[in-house]
Amino acid sequence: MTQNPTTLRLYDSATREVRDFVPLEEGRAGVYLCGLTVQSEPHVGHVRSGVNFDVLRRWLTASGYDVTFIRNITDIDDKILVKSAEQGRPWYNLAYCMKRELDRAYDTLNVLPPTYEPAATGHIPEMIELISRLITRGHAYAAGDGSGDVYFDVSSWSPYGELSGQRVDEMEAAEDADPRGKRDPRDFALWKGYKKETEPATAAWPSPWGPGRPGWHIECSAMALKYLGSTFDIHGGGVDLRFPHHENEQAQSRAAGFGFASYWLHNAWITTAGEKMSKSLGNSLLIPVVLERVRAIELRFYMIAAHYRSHVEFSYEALSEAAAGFGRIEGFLARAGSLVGEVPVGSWPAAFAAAMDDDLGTSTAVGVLYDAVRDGNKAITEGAHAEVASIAASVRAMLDVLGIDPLDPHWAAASSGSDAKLSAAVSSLVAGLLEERATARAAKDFAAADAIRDRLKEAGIELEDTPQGPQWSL
RNA sequence: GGUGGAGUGGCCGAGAGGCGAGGCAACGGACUGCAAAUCCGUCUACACGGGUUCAAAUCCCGUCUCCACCUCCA
Repeated sequence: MTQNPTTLRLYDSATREVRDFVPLEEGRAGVYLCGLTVQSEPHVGHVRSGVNFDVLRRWLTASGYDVTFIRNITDIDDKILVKSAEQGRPWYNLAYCMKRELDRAYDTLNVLPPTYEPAATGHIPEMIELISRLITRGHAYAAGDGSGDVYFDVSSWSPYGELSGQRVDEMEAAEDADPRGKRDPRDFALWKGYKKETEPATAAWPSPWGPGRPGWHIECSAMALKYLGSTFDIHGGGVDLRFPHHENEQAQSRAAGFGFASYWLHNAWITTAGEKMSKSLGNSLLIPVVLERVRAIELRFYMIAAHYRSHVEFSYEALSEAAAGFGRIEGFLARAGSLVGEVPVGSWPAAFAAAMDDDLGTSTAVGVLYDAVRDGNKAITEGAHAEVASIAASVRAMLDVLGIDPLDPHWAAASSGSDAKLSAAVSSLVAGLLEERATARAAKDFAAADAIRDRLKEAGIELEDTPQGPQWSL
């Protein structure tokens, strides 16, 4: 409890404690996030880390850091090869198509593009160099069985297990796993020799150990080191990656003589029916399917309302509640806008910064946001224009950091855009009906007035009578 | 077996020794022709059993339940 309350504190999975964030270089932050293996369409669970780390990135930027944010794409692996073979298309075709789906999902959810988005297949030389370095240093060996595989020698690296808290001798060895050319079952593949009977020739690259392809773990090490340097600030990913993926990444990177990541951040899962999504049917939770039920901004709000380290049990009920809650915020901004005109992005309150600095306490931050909305709504009823303008600007600042400002061009474009003609037509029709209703109300013919309101409601248009006259929304 | 985490009001979800986070829903009130929206109020919760303390949802011991990882799953 002696931490400086004005600086960012993050929970570091490696040390299992909340620590002050001290960047290697003043004013700069390097972040590497393990992206996805592009082997299937993304579901809600897949994009959580993208959204969570997008918030980290935005908060670092908002706090004045010059952020280099790397999120990789694993575009070659066993599953991609198996699935593409089943589907009768080249592996790179599947990978590319799924990568585009993923891009679309990220963009839909307003996840900013990373500074660089390296693909594994574009960095084979860097991986080969790293593997060679490990062999030279005595931490890796080419298998003696002629397979062309190269393995990391876990026994040669005594800190192995330090990241995940695993004790090497307590680990449960995979029962029926094929040890292949491993000296120890815990050794992991750095390079996988080409299997010409089962794999396409396009999935093999030349190397000093014969044709083959990289192992999963070495990809991230090579790309992180290339774009962020031998030592960098933050490495992130889902909790499942902590072991073995991140443990292995750290082991091989440090065994190669690099400092690697200073902080390890892991986001928790979104599950369905108590199960991880990849195990369950999953199809119902693909991003486009979910977006038939709620808007993307509401889905993002739902993911942000829970802390990134809290496990979330996905349900449409909870999602609708979140959407309803978000409507309150949007309603305030809309009313504030019609009262005081265009609202700029202002500055966030200290309580918001304190919440965000405390290991990205987005839940608490959302609480601060709602406090502001309530005060803002009060100011609206009191007609306190200056106060409304100031609170609305502050609300926008908070929403902006969270990536859910409905007035941001990103979201505004999604809701209006090409439908401009249509909405102009609708608005003229509604205006006509509102005029009729106003006449009826003036004549105290409330039955007729209510009939018009009901008809509009059936058409999906909600009416609100405000001191400034009736307002309608879809 | 090992490692990490969780159990909070009708629901979602923060907090982590002492001033009732917040949201959704419900109910009451104000406002409204009636609504809607908004504001005010009500609903005083922390898996269970012990313990420490002036004070425990929060710390300690024990129990139960659940989840993740130890298989190239975010």
